[in-house]
Amino acid sequence: MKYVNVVIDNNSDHTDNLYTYRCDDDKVKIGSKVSVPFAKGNRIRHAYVFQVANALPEEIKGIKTIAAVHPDISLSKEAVATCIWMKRQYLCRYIDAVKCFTPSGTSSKRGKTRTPYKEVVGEVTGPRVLTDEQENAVSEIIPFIRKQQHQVFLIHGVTSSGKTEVYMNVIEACIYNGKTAIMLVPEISLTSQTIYRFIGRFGSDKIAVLHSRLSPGERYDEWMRIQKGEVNIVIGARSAVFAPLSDIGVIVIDEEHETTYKSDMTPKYDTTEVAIRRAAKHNAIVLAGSATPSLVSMYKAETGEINKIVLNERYNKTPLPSISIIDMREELKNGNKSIFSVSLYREMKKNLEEKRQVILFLNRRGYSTFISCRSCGYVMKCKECGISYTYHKSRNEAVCHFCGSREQIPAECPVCGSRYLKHFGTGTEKVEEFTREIFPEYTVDRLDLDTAAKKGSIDRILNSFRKGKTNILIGTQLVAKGLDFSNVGLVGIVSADISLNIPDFRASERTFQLITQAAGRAGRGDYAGKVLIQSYNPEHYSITAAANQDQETFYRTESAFRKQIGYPPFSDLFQLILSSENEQEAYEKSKEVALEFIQNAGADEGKYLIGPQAAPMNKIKGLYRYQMLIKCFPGKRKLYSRIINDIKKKINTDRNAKCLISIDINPYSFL
DNA sequence: AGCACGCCGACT
DNA sequence: GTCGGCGTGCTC
Repeated sequence: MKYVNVVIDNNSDHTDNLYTYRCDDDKVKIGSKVSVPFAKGNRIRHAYVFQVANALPEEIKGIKTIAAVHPDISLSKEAVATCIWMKRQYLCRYIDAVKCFTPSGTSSKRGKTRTPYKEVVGEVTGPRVLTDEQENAVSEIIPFIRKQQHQVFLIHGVTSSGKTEVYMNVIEACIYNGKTAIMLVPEISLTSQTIYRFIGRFGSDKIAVLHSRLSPGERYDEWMRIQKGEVNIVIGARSAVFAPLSDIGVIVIDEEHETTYKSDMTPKYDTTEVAIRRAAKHNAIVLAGSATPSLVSMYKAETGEINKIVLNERYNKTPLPSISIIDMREELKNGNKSIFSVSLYREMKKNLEEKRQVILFLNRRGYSTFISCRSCGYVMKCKECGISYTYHKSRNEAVCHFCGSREQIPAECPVCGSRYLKHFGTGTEKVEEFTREIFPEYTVDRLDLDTAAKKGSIDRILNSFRKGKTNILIGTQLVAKGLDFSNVGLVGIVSADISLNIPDFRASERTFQLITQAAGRAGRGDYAGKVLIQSYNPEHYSITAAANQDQETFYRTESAFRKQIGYPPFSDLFQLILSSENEQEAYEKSKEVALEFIQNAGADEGKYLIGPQAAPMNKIKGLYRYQMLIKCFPGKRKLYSRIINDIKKKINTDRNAKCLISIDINPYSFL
């Protein structure tokens, strides 16, 4: 007779405990999926075994027996250990972590395997000859694979330095040594390009794909292929870090700095942290690559916690583009109120005439950023979220970029009745319209979330640009993401200020990264290319450092700033959001939480608590939100986690309060 | 969460 | 009398 502790698949904080059952099935082991009778009605529920014992330390009254063991799905011992770690690390429930490791779909009734990419034929290139730099990088990493010694490497390589080639060589070495690999990309839209290259190199039968946009069926089948050991490479977006591979040799995180690696849904995990945790358990390597690494990774490399490898040469020795900043305040003074500065217009004209392509980058979709009454100052806002609507001209609607709700635009101001309801500010749609007006003889295309919504349209837009059919491509950060174009003479950053003005301590970091990445699209053939940055804050260090291509100065300045205010990487930031239909309740409850934290952590810790205050996005889907931030300095994590977890459990299991608390540790968005 | 138990109001 | 309202307690 055995006894097992299980996690019940029940979506509640009340039942987020281990429950003990009797079991006489010998097949049961840590990680097994089982069915158990639960609660009063003894309804059968799914559960996952976290512990197995031959005897009980003390008697438990009313102990029940496991109803069934499911042999097809089980977690590895390492997965179970990682779930326990995730609960501690992200203050989620056990079951939230378990769900990351298990497929939601079921096996196909018709018995045929659903593959999401069967029609993909790989680009057959074979191994390229490595540059000396790439060769050195690979040979620095491979000994640790042979020794099976866990190490983390940050590959800091300029755009177009051939990081992917390094990844592929390391992965090849892993497979040669009988190990497996996970290749993570920041965005689902980029998986197809990676799959294409990897299938060409490694063949399709040993590769699986995992990301959240697969159908549950596809996901299930891919998951099964991986668990059965039929594949040795898994490619995917952040959720692929949970791939049920055994014998992991390397986990690659491409474009490591991308914010998509932080989950914004429960559990709010950080992909790089999970990757390092899993890799350590597998004695595996982590490769985190970027042209603009996150400050967190740069700091870890500096303190020696992780290794850093630098790639300075661009493949084919393409010269870096020349970058200049345009002070838009001067343009305004000189009477130019248009979107384009005089120099941007001139450069566009020159490049187009010389048959080179132009990319215009603006990190904001839609036509206008807000709709306002010129007579009384009324601004149209989303009724659910309270943020101003963006005007979308193509559908003549006001769209909320947070919750997606839409509204017709009234002919008259709902407050004062005047007919002067106008829209202001600039989005990609307006840039597109204006560009078509002043360059009617050239083809213009736009790539943003709106034009990319239809399946396959990203590939269509990018292909037509790559083939040279499009002369000018306007886009949001979608165009700045690691795409290779060879004939781009000019990259215009229409407004560098947008990312700078968001309420986030990472605003400078993101601005620097966006400009550097966008600039990296220019000059990829033999032509150096030019980058023009338009800004109303031309002296800001994130903009000047990006323009001077001076990463060193940027990281030093930003690091000093973060240290001074005690933000990551010098602390962990706990974000607590209390939401309720009743604004008063959300506010009072958050005051209570603040008080309770200080009571438990010690009065001295009060200075590390900011708020509570109305959250920047103070109303979402009808819920009022109050937030507080707690800076957690080294050595305090355990204490803070325990206190905040207790608070969370108390609030979220209180039926009388219609108030919920959500916790995000080191959040990537403060909206 | 989800379900049973339990104690008060208005119904054939 | 009893059907059903939802407050309360508990889940190995």
